[in-house]
Amino acid sequence: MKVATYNVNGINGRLPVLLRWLQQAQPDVVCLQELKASDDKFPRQALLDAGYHAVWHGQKSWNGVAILSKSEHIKEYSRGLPGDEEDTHSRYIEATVNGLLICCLYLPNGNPAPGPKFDYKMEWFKRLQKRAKYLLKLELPIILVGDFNVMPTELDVYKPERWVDDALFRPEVRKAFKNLVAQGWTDAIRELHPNEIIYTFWDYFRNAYGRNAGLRLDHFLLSPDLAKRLKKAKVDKEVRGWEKSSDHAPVWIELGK
DNA sequence: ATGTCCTCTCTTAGAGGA
Repeated sequence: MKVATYNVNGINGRLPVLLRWLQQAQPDVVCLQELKASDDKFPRQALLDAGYHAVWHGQKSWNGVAILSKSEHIKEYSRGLPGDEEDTHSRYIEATVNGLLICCLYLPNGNPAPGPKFDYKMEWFKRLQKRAKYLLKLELPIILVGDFNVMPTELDVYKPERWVDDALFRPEVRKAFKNLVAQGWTDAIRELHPNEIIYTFWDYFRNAYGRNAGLRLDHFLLSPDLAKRLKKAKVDKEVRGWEKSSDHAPVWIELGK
């Protein structure tokens, strides 16, 4: 089973790129972030025509997450991250697909830091930790997947010294990610490629992709039983080089039986 | 400071976000 994540940076502006990649990569499940579209603007029919059923949690202009599935047996489990009634951002959705619980997330960017946006990021992280801890107790096969807006270690960022004060790399953010993983999750990419430089995002600025000045922001966290089924993990890096591409590349893992 | 690209609107330029 192939499970992918892709921050599309505007699903309608990016639809040709998304469809081309889906056709080529044929993932079974795909988590999307940054739809930048309200629920009624979600391209449901185009994705159905491409062979994908979907659940989505949209929002006008910003954020928005979705889970696509080749199997029609996709069922929304919950939407919105619990713990803050006031939180209006669409950043979290869960669905079951053939017995697997997929949790698709778009963690806040948090810049500029310090400031209210950074505080929101850290609060969101706390709520995610709480939700993740609860989910682990269910003893289901679970994937927490998406754009975490965190580079977990220095290996995950080109020129780490330039990023130490950034909301994506500040020590407290890395610590929050580490604490989350320590609950019992497995960072799929690092499990299979512990020492390799792997990026999933390249800024639009300054030819970042051409210089491979990237960041690793998109992660798969696997529950313990699922970690045993992990076979392969890869970034479809070439997609970032396509015309009208997102600033992220699609990332995927292969799970065995 | 800058660079780029997306979306939306008090829209064809500028603002906000990343």
